[in-house]
Amino acid sequence: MAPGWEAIRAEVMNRIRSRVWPPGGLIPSEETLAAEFGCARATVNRALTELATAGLLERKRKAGTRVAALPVRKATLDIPVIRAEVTARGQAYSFVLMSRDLTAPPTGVAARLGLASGVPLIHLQTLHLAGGLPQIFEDRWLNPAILPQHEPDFTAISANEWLVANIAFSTGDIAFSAEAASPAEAAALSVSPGAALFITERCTWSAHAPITWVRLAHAPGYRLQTLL
Amino acid sequence: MAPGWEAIRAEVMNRIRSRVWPPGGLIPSEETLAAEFGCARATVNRALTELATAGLLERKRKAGTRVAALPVRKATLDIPVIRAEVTARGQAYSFVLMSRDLTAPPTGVAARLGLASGVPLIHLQTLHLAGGLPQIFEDRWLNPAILPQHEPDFTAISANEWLVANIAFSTGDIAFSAEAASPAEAAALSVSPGAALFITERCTWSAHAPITWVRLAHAPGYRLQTLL
DNA sequence: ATGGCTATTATGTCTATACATAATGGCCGA
DNA sequence: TCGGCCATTATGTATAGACATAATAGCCAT
Repeated sequence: MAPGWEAIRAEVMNRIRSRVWPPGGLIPSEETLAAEFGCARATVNRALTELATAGLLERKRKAGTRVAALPVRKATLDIPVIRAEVTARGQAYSFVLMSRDLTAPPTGVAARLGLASGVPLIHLQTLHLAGGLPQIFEDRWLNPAILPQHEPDFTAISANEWLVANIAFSTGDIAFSAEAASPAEAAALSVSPGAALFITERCTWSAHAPITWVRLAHAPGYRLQTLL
Repeated sequence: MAPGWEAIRAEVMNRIRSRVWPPGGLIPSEETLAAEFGCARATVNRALTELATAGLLERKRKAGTRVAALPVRKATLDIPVIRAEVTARGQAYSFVLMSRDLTAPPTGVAARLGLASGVPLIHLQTLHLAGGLPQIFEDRWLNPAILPQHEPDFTAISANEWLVANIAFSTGDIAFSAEAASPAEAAALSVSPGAALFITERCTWSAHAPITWVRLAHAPGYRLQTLL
């Protein structure tokens, strides 16, 4: 007679799906539901809060809780470290640092990082391989101000892994798109120029300084997948 | 003296970022932290539970809570209804149903929906336009068993919108990839064949029956974007 | 009418306590 | 030494009660 919060979440989801509580409709108050289910209000709250963060319910103080009219589905993606992604598939991971220099980035990159254009950044181009085959071409701009005195040896540890292990991260954004392979990318990934590549573009900041901008061009066949 | 759970979450994040608690390291128990912060254990629990679902912490009974060694970042994407996405950009939305028939789907589609190949499904091809320009080419297979007696008029309401408004949904998955435009897609979106297109592929089931498989080919320039 | 104040109400959060559950580590016996 | 049982321990969940906060709805005075 005292269902757990997961049971309540399931029951509420049923009532939403079966339209006992129609989209946009107001559902009973936490107290009412607690009485109905025979549990404490906190338990109902736990369940409803979860469903609200999942986008199925909209809650407002005093106004009550209503079923979301347009259920904007939220999918959560895992953004793994490349090495982990490759080894999880049972393939051998390796990478090659193809170039490293210190120059001013394109204005687009500087702008997205919030830096004045003209400020020199470390530019790294890395090819990531899975089982010896090219998998991802990485184009990275890195703020030298966040590095220690002795710059890490990025031929030994990939910039990605060094950063996740050593740099405090606070915010960032990520974007996915499809683009035709540039000649450089085509050569690195051994595909024909113009091939459709899946692109991941990421930008990260620590509390005060920009850290890095990175663009990953995935070899054809790459799929980013998740459950709804 | 009694910080809220959000304050505690922030403080814990600080200690993780500043490496007071290093990656892979064990952090103090809930009780210890509650004593330190001067609040109840439930409050600490609320904060740590959140950080665990966000992927920053790993918690195991008895073993305690440790900072995630490989912080698999989780990005949450909003999957909006196409109309909402377009009108949110201030553009006029419209769509054209280009074809509708009832045939057996390709084996790949049948397999992903968990149907025997040979079962006929409704096949809809729709072009979505934003401000009169082609935006998304939709290729959808729909299980007729889940439709009411009178099939909705999919020239008047898009299948997508009819489904979110009328069909109970339980599980599904979604995948993103990049593919070269097929001749049909190229013609519909008025791009050259072979152009790099961003592809969204979605599969949904209700409690017992498969609902639909849909593939969206986005016009060049499309970006799927989110905060980390 | 209309503007602003106030009482009401549902959610948001916190506390203290209790018991459940999972996993570890050590004890004990074969 | 090895295996299995059990106590310990940290998290997971539930409880009743309390106060905070936001937003509505109605009232009142202009």
